[in-house]
Amino acid sequence: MGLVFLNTFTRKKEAFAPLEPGKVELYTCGPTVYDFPHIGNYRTFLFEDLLRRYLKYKGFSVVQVMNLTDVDDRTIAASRKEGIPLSEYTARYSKAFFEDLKTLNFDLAEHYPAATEHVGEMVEIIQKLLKDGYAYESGGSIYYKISAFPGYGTLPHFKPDELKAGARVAADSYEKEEVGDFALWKAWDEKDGDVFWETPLGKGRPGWHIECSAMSMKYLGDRFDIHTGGVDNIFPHHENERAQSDAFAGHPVVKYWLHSEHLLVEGKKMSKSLGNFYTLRDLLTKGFAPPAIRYALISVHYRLPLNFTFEGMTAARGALERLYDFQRSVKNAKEAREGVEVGHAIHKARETFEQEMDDDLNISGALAALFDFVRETNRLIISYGLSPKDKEKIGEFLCKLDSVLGFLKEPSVSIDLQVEKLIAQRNDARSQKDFARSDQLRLELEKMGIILEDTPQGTKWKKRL
RNA sequence: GGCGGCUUAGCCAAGUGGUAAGGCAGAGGUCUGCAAAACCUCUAUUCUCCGGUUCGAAUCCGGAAGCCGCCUCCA
Repeated sequence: MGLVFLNTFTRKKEAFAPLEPGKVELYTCGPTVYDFPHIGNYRTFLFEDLLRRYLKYKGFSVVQVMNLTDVDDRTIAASRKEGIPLSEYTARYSKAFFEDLKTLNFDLAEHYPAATEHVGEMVEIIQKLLKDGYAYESGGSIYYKISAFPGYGTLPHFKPDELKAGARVAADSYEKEEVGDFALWKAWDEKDGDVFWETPLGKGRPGWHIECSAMSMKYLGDRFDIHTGGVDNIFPHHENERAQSDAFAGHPVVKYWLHSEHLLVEGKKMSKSLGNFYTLRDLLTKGFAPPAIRYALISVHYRLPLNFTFEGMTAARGALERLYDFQRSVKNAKEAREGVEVGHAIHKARETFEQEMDDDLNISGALAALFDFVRETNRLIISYGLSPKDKEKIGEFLCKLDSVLGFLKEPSVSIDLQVEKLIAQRNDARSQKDFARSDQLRLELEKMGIILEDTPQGTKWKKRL
């Protein structure tokens, strides 16, 4: 069985076959750079990172585009409130975003286009939509006419007339022919301040959805393989984007739609008013290590709501410590003659890992394969030790898995002189069998986050994650 | 009101007809000066509940309850 994804468009698991063999074109909806992204954003971005990494693991060459939304109601309002230019405002949060990507060990996408740099492309699409009868002008703005697009509502599984019964109705609906119609181009108004473009469409700014149509087609062409985002984007954003792109191209543009579920915090939707709203930086401040955060956000299947809790963070930390301890055990294992067992264990683990990941990125099964491998290998280490060749094979295997997981490399830590001295003092105390003193020093170090292990090869230390 | 999803041990979670993976936490043991790590053993006769289909169901069907999401700019 090969790679299978659940396609939101069909609601079915489908065998993955890229348009061009060996190559995958991937469009992933990126952040609106108006604030520090929260861990829910990163849950989705990490799902996309896992997807990208696994596609590469499978041997595909991947071209990924992640857009940066740097003009919309929120960015305009926030920059005006601060009294600084929009570009200066969004640059601040773009920078923070890329810092976070580095912190969480993202495998970077090929393109991170910004909306404000693609207004020309957006205008071109809108002009064609106008010409082809998919759009109309009203009050200086331009709207997409959803009734002109057959199959509108297929992605979110709505019928257009069901939208009218919806609870919320846009405030400016009087300008539109139908409530479901949405803005492609927004005429300038006072609230926009100095944020506008003078274009053949008039003075104004683009609507939200059009940027993704423009940037996806610019970098990936008018047919590409996978489009992803959070479930909240299914409607309206992705459906509207689909309506625009497909009408423009004259055929379906996206082959597979994948959506990740949201993250909850302590069982509740994350919100600033509930005080359960966390950015990546908040978690770092609380002392959680980046790989543990990555583990926690990636280890629940992307189509399941992830209930983020501090208990869960602690569990993630524990699991990772086991993986790091294992790698140390491998390194320090006593020398043994080469056997076939390690080869078998690796083979089995790899098969299971791939089989699980092939099934719509079943990360739980894939991680179980890894942990089974850890236990099996630990047994071998206890009974026999490892040959240098086996150590090498294990290292290569873990490295291969880490090209997908991205959290297996323990962050390098250095200890300061004081800690080094305490460890030396404790060793002295131990060699003189002054165990009271030795235990006291060990406790002291533990409070500093340094864990000691007395092994036949001497005392080893590690830093708590 | 409409549409959709979820409910498996203290917590997270895999498992889509054949008798409950894995992780964290916990208990006991081996090892250790004591620990830590590791290993071994144990921790759900049972999968929200009630019916049904079947030789057999966590898995399929029907019903109920609870939680959650979307229904026009929130990943």
